[in-house]
Amino acid sequence: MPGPRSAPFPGRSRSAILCGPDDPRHPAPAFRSVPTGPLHLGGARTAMYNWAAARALGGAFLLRIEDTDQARSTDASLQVILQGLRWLGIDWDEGPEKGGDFGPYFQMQRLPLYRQAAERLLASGHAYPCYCTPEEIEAGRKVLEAQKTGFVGYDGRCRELTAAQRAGFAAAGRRPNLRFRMPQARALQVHDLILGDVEVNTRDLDDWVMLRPDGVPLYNFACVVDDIGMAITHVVRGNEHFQNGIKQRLLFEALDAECPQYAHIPLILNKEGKKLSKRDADTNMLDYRDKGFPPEAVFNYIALLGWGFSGDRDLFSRDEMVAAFRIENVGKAGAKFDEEKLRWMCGEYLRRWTPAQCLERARPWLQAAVPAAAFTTHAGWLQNVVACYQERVALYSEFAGRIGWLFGEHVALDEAARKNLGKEPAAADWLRAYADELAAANLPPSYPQDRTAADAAVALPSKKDAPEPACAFDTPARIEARTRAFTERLGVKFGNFVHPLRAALTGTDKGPGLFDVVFLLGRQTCLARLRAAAGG
RNA sequence: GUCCCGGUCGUCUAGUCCGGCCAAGGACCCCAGAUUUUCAUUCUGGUAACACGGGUUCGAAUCCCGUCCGGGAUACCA
Repeated sequence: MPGPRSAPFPGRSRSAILCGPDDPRHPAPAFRSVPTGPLHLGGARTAMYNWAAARALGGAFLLRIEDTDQARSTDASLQVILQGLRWLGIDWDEGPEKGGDFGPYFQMQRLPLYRQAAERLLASGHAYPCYCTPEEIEAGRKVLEAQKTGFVGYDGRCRELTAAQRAGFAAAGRRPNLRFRMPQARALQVHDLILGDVEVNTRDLDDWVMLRPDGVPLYNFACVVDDIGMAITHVVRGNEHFQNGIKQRLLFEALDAECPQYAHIPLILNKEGKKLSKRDADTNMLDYRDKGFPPEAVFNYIALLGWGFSGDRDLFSRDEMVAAFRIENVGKAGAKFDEEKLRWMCGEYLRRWTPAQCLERARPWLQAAVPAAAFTTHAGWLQNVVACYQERVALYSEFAGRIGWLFGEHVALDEAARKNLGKEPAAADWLRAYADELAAANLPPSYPQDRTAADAAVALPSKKDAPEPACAFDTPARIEARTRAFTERLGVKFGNFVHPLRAALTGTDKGPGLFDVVFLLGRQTCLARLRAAAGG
């Protein structure tokens, strides 16, 4: 996707900055990720809004890795973040493992660019060396605090150092940080795509550190140099960066560069209403993947935390979001994460897939309950099994715990099943008779025998008014008709018969329609379980 | 402390810019009922909110002011 985005630093020299109004940039929102931990909910949403903005604008979506916090950045974290984004379906046009014309996309590989910009700022007087030790800075802050003037921060004691004083510090072996010289008490009105017009005053901000003595830049500085270098047009980020945005605007100005459009989105809150942090449980994207959440649902749900497709519709696809997305429509208020609604949404998505699709997606978790060979020898049967549970579970991981009763000759009875068997004194007799009845029927064979013909012909779960499929074996509908006739002959109410029958067959009191159960279990298993329940 | 932002059902939100169509709509949750061989799905109905106080106006959830509450920032983290 080549665009008219022009390189502000052609050939990476620092000679020219070319992103003025006459040089329309290709929309290029960027998600900046810090590889110091997993991709969490908030980060994922921020990435998503950047992504959606880029796609909606027809621009490029960049992924930049801000790894200047060397003590905490790890390659493992980077991999986890990349996987998390991909799992959600958020793909980037430029960035790690992808490249692009505006790289490198790792800040630690861009050190010379920061150095160049720093020299330029030093020469123009927008930056100055600060020789203060952490202790001196802290002491200055304490004084300001005691004065109760309001402002608390760096007191600017190195702001107007003479050349001699600087030489003195240098001679004493002090290595300076580079600070940005903030305009003093300048009122400015800034426009934010989400917050609207906001008035701020630079007197509430201090001279901030841009570059460490070792040449590693700090966030605000690296960010601006890279936004210029990568011709970033839109910055969508968490609201906690709003003040940084002010500092950054001033730096763009000092560098004669055009500032991107900022959109500061509200934070995702935890149950206590506080900023969701990496320390809050269950915020790692890959945990959701591993727990069997459909990524489409997680994507949809996270998007909904602050943005809506329309007033009366909660469910939408990635494509629909891109078509309708406008960053200005993201809300201003923080949103609490609601696991219940996410879960509901998971169920909604899970029910949309065909049984074959669902089986495929659930397979990693199903393997705990289903013999490996069954996936090839009994694909049709497994599809029917999965289909019977699609309306009963919300996560891919939940099938495995429900379908154990389908395997093995016999089944263990849970408490509810025992109760249902014991309620009717004649249950054993009924079941024995019913076993004989089924023996005379034409049930499909039981797993692990080949029953392909049966499963190919009948699609479960059975629906009320569905046409009767052509099948060489008895279908659920025929089994039901036969069973109703049987109970009539026996003189037992159908409603009373059904409970012990289910208990004997499945070992529990929940599950698919009873005759789907009989069909799924097949002849041998049904007979074995009925006779076992009847006491042999 | 100071600066900035926010505040509609328990939760996510529509409506707020351009005041009347809002005795506030949708969704999740919850409750009741229908269907039914269980559970679930589905369907129907229900409970539930404009933070508070002043203005402006014929009329305010919507505009203005104040208060309260909540959050964020105030790093040689991002």
